[in-house]
Amino acid sequence: MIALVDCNNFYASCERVFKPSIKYLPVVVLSNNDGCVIARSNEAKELGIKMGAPIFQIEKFCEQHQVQIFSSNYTLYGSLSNRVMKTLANFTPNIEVYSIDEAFLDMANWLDKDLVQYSVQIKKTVQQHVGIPVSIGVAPTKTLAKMANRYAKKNNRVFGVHVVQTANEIEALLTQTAIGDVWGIGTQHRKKLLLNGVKTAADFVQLSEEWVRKNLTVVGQRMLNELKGIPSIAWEELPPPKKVICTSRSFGELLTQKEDIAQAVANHANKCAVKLRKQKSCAGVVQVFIHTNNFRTQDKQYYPSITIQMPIATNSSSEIIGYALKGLNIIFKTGYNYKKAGVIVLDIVPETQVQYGLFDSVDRVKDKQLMVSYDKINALFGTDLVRFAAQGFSKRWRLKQEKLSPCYTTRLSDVYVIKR
DNA sequence: TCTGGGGTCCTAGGACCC
DNA sequence: TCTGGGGTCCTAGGACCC
Repeated sequence: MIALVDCNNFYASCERVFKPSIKYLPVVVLSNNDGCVIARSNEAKELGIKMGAPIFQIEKFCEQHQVQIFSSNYTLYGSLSNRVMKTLANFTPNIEVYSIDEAFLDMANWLDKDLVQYSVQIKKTVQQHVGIPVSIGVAPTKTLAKMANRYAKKNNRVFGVHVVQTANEIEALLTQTAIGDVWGIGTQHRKKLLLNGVKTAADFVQLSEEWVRKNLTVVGQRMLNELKGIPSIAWEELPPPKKVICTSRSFGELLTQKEDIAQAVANHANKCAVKLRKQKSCAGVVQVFIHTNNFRTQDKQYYPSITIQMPIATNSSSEIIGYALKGLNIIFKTGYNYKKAGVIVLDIVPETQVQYGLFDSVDRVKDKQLMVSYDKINALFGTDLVRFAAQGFSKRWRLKQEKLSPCYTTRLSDVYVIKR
């Protein structure tokens, strides 16, 4: 049996942990640049605020209904996520952290227990230790556990737990789940299935394997098995190293000058290098792209990108910044209003398997030492205290974050002071 | 004025090889 | 007149997820 533990309205719940005064008020969290709604408390959902709604369209409505609006604070959410996962890890040796707010727990060791009781205990412990409400679904496969979790969230808000074990329980769950709500069915597959009369998960499991294979590829075939109670999705305790790493952002304002965009690109390139070093990998290829804003129909549009093969795979910030800026130089054209820039690194290999070149002119030993020190210092201070010249200090490209909450758990000056 | 960011997996089709 | 067969690798694009 597998449990899926999912934090309820995670970002919105995080904002409440250190601000109990908004516990019963509707809360929404915005995407980067304060663009659109990406998380909502139950109260906000009940008001009819839609996922992805652009905030400028609903600002007035929010004011009327006392909706508490926050810029996204990933430092805070990441930190609280770690606390949740640590708490969960105390319950089972086998945990797969699936995303920032979800984890699968292997329940094989607890089959002699009452799984409902045990799940309620897990939920209470997370609430007590971290202050985040979770829902728990328990079932024989990951896909069914997801489904059970969804059911718990919807129908059992008090205990937030749903366990399906017997064939009858599974059957009942499948019957009550609309096809579009199955994990792995998006809008396109949903459309196709509805056209073929498949309305629920129960209808789906009646389909022939051939039909599913032909229309939904092997991915659909796996889903079919999972829904029938046959585990077909691998268990991954350690996240596999990333094959592609991307860092991109919209700018806080439209930019026209190459110098401003170059600073953004340098920052993104550095972030990619940091991510590479963190997973002990090197990349052989860098891509750079810039975008105009396609919502502005009055503007000329331009979406260039460039792929650069580096002579030797690397994770050095200075090298990757250098190549990224070279790329920008080639694709940048004046006369456009740019909205976004990004850097992607790919052809990723483990640090230990880099092919060195005969005519390499870079002092890699020295560079490596520099990067180690760089990472150490910035890890110590928890910010990017040390910076590369190309990153600059311009604020022009930076995010709009007008409603940012404090970093209660990661920045000393933001920690709560309790008066005695 | 204002519309997110970062990933994965799969397939089809072309290039290329023997 | 006739124009193989089997394979790999790579890329772009589609679909999905949180």
